[in-house]
Amino acid sequence: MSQANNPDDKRRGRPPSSEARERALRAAYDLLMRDGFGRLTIEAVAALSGVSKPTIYRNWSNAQELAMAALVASPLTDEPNVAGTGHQRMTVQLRGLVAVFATTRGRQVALALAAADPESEFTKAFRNRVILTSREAGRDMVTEAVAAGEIVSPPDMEVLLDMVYGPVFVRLLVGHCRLDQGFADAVVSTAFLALAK
Amino acid sequence: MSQANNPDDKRRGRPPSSEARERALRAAYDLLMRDGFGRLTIEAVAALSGVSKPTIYRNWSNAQELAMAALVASPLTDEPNVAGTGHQRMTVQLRGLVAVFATTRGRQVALALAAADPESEFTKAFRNRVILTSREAGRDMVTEAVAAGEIVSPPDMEVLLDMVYGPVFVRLLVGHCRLDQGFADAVVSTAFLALAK
DNA sequence: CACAATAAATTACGTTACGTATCGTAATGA
DNA sequence: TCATTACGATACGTAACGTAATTTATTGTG
Repeated sequence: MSQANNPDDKRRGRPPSSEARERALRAAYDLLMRDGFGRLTIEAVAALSGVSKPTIYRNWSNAQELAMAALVASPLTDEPNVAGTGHQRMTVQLRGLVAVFATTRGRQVALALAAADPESEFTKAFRNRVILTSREAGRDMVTEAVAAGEIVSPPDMEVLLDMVYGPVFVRLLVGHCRLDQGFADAVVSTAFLALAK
Repeated sequence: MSQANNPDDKRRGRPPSSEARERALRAAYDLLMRDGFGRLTIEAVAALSGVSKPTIYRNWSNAQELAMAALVASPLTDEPNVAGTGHQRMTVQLRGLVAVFATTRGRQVALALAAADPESEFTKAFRNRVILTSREAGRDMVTEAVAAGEIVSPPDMEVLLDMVYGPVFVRLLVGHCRLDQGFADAVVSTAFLALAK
């Protein structure tokens, strides 16, 4: 185990092994996909990755943080910037979001987000990365659609965004209704109904 | 420890003690309010209530079930049936819901719902009791408002309901924005905008 | 009034995972 | 070479899990 990590790091001793971190993240990710968020343990990650427990604890303070780190290691969505009206573009986006959250990974992301301490710095970073990315893209779409004269400005932008993205999260966690493409279409249609001129 | 439980129960031996159940539920509830859902342990409930672990396990198969049982022991909301337009009535309802979820208990309910296995029978019962009560009331309000000619019929009722009640849940869990009365007003206003004639 | 049946309390047990401490080894800069 | 830092291995004490064994309490039945 070795490797240069950050070449322009002038500190004294043995540098932290980025390889150890990556192996732990990979093992955590695999275990998350296999057993789910609730059963992810540091010991299992250590056993599977070959990274020692103390090293894992040096990098993440608990299993939740490790899980979140593993889940954001690769971007969750692509946020394709297609052309079209605001309505069309947001439909494409929400369909993509629904597709992602229909996967095992999406489900684990939602669970991690729901279970984590909302005040923790790690959770905030995770939230920004996972949720607010789509949310900000959605905000831009609405703003542009308003500028293009397609719709009127929403009475409360934050609330509107919650009304669009919140239901995805809720259906996933609560599981009372199906989460499919038709759902995505209906959400966006209803939202744009509210903003019709 | 004793008491008649179900007087018309003709089984042979010593009857299950409803008092033991109630003491356990009470202790679980108190611990939930004090320490939160994530830290509720069977051992702590046993210690606090004086009910033995085996007895607790006879009544609930794990801490999550016990937590859910403790949280639904008393009704979460009152669902006041006030007069007024659909818009007004739904605003009152959602304000009430926001107020409830702003309490410690409401927060723990949301956490329990998010963390529980969505397929478990216990979770389904909990969900029906907690979420679907408000949801059904909301459905009735919309239906009545349509009948009264206040609004048009929503393109997808289930989606509309998720767009109204989902954001409450999400703001509570994700914590990215405030959850207050103005929020409730804005959600209902936006929803009714979508249904304006 | 025994007696069978059921449930509760008590106690103990084996297991898992936690998070940390210690120690020897490996890798880097001074 | 030496100080420094991170790593792996190991071990530890703690917490909580869920279950089993035993005794005691409370009921209906013969």
